[in-house]
Amino acid sequence: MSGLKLHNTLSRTKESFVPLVPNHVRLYVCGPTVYDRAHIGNARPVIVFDVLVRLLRGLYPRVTYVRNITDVDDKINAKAKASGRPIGDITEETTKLFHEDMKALGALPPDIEPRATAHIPQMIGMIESLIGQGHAYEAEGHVLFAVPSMPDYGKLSGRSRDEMIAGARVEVAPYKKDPADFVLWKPSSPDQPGWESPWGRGRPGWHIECSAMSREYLGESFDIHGGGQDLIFPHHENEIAQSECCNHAPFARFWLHNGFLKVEGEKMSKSIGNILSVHELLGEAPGEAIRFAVLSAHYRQPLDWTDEGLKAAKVGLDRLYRALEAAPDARPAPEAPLSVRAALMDDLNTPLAISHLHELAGLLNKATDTDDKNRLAGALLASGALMGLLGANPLQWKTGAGEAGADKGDQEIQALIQQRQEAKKAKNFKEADRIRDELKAQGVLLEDSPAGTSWRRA
RNA sequence: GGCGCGGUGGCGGAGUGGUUACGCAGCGGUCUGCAAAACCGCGUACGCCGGUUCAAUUCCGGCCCGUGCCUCCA
Repeated sequence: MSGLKLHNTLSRTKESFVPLVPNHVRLYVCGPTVYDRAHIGNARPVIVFDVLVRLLRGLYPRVTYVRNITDVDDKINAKAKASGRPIGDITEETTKLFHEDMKALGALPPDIEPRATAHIPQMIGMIESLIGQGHAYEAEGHVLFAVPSMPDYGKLSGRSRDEMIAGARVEVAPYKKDPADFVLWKPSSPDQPGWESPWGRGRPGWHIECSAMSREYLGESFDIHGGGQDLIFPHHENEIAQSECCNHAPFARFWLHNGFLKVEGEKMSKSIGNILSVHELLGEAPGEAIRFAVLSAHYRQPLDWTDEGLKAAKVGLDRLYRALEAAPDARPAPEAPLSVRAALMDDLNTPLAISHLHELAGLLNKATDTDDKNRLAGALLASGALMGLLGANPLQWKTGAGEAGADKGDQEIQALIQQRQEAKKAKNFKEADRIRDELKAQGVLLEDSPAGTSWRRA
């Protein structure tokens, strides 16, 4: 009993988390479809579940974190057709860029990152089993899951089959026996990627890959399945249907879903043209500030992504790092303070945890004794680490060292600071202030102290 | 039409049946050549209307507004 509580979409309530196998937590998170660079909406689940995994690793001796790569999909096919590039090139490059972007956001890689195209035989095996058990049928080269064959279909999204049919937007393909049936396997034309199967050359439907790969690496029943809120229906609902009908075992026990984000008050969409890529944002702010901004709202709440919010995140981190400057030799404490752990264990309340970070920074700023400073800084560092924050060197943080293009000009800044020191020594304050204003106009802020003058970037 | 989520001080954003969230911004002060940073002080917020209660922002009901999903969008 760890005290961890998580909101389970299945029950729509917060539940105490206990792993199925003591001391081994198994979780699966839906990863990206690799057809385009990750946008900030893709980054939210990666960051949120990264915090969850960090927390779980501190609570349990063993954690297996699986996050898939979807590298067979009609959006990929469309992109290949439009660009004339081979599919393998597109998926490989996009995967590489995804890894780079997520690393820049401080997200640790998952333990296992299976690719859909490497698990086609497992998918075919599951589909055959479903057909054999009367849960699926072949029609015009397609294989469809027979939704009426599963009495409790709809338990995750909370909708009955009738309600779904009542939805006006359902387009019923002629080969479906029931309007709610969904595709497990579909035929490929010669120009589309395809694999030989008992039903001819074709490719998998969207949902079956997660059922097959989670079973491969985590077993029939495991602890946590996560993803964006939009995946609740149909993706996760259909995963449950496939897995439970095939395996006759409960699938994931806890379902976690992060809320959506908007951009400057508007829905992020291609038609509005306001899709913000992580890559683009990394040009405006450090990855850690982007991460901090994401964690500033609770993961289940909607998050309105704004330029102002990103700047505020940077300022918030500035304050925390500045506090750490007072204890340059501090090492992270073995464990984060109870206040921070308790906040995170209460369904990942990162905004509350961040408020405790600020409280620690305030105490650290007030501390005069070196031991107190080291102790508080150690607590702050351990707390930050739990959320993937505050891992940088405080002095490098303030000068923006390591960021693109940030290092050039450092020499000039030092030279101007030296000139100003001389002016100050000569009591020529007018000249000293002029230099300070000149640097300020370049986004360089000076701070005098008994130890000398230091500078930071705004 | 169906299912769901949300409306908190200037802004962001937690939380709670009665006592400070926290951060940013703002105002006053300490410090400083002046600043910056830091520290100290200052804000009587909880969509509307009813109900329950000694007491509701927090529970219940209704309403208004915003918003997400409803077959491949995280």
